[in-house]
Amino acid sequence: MTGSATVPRTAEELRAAILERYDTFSKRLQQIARFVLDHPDDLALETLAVVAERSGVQPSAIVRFAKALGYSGAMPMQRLLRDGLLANHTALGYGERVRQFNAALDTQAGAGDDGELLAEFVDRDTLALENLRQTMTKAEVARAVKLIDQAQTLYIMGFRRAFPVASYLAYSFQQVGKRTVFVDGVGGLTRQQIGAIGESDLLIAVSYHPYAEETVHAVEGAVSAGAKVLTITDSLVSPMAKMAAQVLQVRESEVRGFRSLAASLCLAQTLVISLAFERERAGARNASRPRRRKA
Amino acid sequence: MTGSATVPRTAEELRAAILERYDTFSKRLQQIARFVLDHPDDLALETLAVVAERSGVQPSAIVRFAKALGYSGAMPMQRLLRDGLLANHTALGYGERVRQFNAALDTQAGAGDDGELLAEFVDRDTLALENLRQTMTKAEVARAVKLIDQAQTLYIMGFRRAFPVASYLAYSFQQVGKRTVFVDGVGGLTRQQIGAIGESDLLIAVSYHPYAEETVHAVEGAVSAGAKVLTITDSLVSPMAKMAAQVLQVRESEVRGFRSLAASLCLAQTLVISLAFERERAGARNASRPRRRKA
DNA sequence: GATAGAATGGAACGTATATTCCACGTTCTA
DNA sequence: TAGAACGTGGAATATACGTTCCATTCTATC
Repeated sequence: MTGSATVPRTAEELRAAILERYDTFSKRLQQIARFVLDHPDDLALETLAVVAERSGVQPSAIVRFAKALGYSGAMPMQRLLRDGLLANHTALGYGERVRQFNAALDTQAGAGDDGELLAEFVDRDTLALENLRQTMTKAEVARAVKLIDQAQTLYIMGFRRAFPVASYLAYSFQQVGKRTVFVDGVGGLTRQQIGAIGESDLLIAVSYHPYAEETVHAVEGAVSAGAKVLTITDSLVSPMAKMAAQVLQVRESEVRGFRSLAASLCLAQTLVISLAFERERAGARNASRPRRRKA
Repeated sequence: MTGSATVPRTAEELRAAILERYDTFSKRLQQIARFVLDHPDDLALETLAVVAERSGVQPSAIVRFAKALGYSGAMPMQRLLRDGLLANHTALGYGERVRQFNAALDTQAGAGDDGELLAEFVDRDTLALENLRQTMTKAEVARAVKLIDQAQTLYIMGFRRAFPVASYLAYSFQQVGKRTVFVDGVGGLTRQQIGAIGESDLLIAVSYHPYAEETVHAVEGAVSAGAKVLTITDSLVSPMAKMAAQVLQVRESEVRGFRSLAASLCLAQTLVISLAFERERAGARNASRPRRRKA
């Protein structure tokens, strides 16, 4: 059953072999191949049953996968990955000292070197996320979710820097079955897109300083049409804040003039999934279809 | 059974507990204690039988040792060390901590998710960011920035879930003065938007599983037109990976089918600002206007 | 030096795990 | 469209593992 003359003997060889033979695999085998490439640690450390459940396949399929690569079973492949893991770990330092090494690494971030730029952004975004956790209360999130849930139709808008957040919200809310209109302003049709908003609808407006004119006007229009407004913004005194039924304030990290969106997207994700849970809990209607875990 | 009131809950606590109680142990137990302190990785990764053989004791003695420390058996202690091992090697700890997170989420699924959801997403995204720092090398970023810098015109595309990332990239690159075309697919004009791509141009394609057809086709078209392709994706075997001049792999956190974008956006931000620095360093031309460094 | 108590080694046990096997479903081919 | 080859899911099986138990050995105390 060995499909190849040579069996991979190191973690790197295994990786290369999978990439090389990926196209010849069946659909399910490709699924496993992706999981192995993307989460090698899981396969190395967890039991087959856990790996199977996590990757959404049967344990037997994993054994088949290993055999397709020339091993006698799944276990030799696991051992390979495990050994590689240990080798990497010990290469970094001796057991206990690795922790100190990491601690030292954490403290030195912040210097202006170009090579460490990624590390710096990671730190900043991490801080922004931590700040979000501390400042955003459960009550605020719960209230926002309630507003969203009660809305007949959801209108979402956000331009310029806020556009990625708005598009993420629009896409995700549609995914969970919420009736959503994405006001993207294509063709200068912003007014028309939002024109039909009514009393039972909700506008989610995402906007950061300097606040886009179109968004401010749209909020005004929505309020005068009797609709409620939920604002995700960076300041409680932003032009939208006074008109909004609720303001979710997000403080993003800023590095040399460029602001991140990590905290905003984390909040957006929370809103979407909280809504999905809320609906699920409310008693699974036919209309709503929150994602279920695979059986 | 439990020799002490408190049972060590982390690798560090375990280490401290062993040191503290070392003198009270019997000869054989001291032998095991030394082995655990000197070779924690072995105990974490190997089976009990292997550890026993390697340390020159009986498996039952190791179980006794664990019980002397207050555990119900050797396995809980092993898990502790394994978790600690992974925590040091954060790129690996990602998988394990996600597992714990999933376990916690499963136990309270349906009812207990009152409002801690935000905190959990913060954790998730923080982990994803940390993982990004560990796995993405400077060389990879530098090479990507070089590709971007050398491109005459930048084409950026990404649909569905990747759309927020693509729109962020497009917006930001335009902000730093890079000639950029955002292939947004409005009006079904994807082909036309990307039709003019040439040999000296670069296409940045953002795509996650399941990969949007339009993006795959666009990458094919770009390659056959002689353009280079930079892919930001979640798997090295994604349809675009083979055709791309470079692949930047990003592992995002995932909850019940909903993936975050925190890591992707952090990477995107890094690329943009790295480009700005690169240009600034190259000798501030008139055309380019990168943001100034902080005062 | 004798005896009580603890500690130890190794076999026996139950459990959890990887693997195998087969009926069923799916996808090409004639 | 019918048939065959292949792929797949899940139960059945064999194996390996952690744990327990008890006879024996060691150690401390009188």
